[in-house]
Amino acid sequence: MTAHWLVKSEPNTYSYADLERDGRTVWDGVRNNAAALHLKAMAAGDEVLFYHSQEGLAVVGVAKVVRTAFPDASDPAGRFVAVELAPVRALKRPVTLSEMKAEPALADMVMLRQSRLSVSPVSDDQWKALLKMAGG
DNA sequence: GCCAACGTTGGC
DNA sequence: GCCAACGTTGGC
Repeated sequence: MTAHWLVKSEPNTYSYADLERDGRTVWDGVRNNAAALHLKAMAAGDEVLFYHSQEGLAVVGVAKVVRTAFPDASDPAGRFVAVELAPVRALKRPVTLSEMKAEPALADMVMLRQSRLSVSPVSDDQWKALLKMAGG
């Protein structure tokens, strides 16, 4: 059983379309211990919801972990880690933050509870509910 | 642009 | 080791 996650990205900086264009990308720059713990817990093949923050405010696609945690070369102190992600598919229909907030099945989602956390776990039930909202 | 949440830093 | 000040994220 693979685990599921959610990552945030500002589409102005790096959008899901950018990930599709690149084929895969190094997910670095995370500078938060809780988020780093989640990165370290990711296994190859784990699927990841790709959320657009600031602009869009919606989950727009699914990505997968293609390389597990390794030292983040962009962190001079060497404390933080990065992973590599590849695109799986864009959602048929983006699921907006307001829809997520209104969905009881997602009430306990970590990303809703801790809005600043850039990498967070998603339970199996939450994963299924969200994909259903996205049109299957 | 504002502000709430929250992590980090630094003085004591 | 406490806690006030400060910085950053991200929704509104």
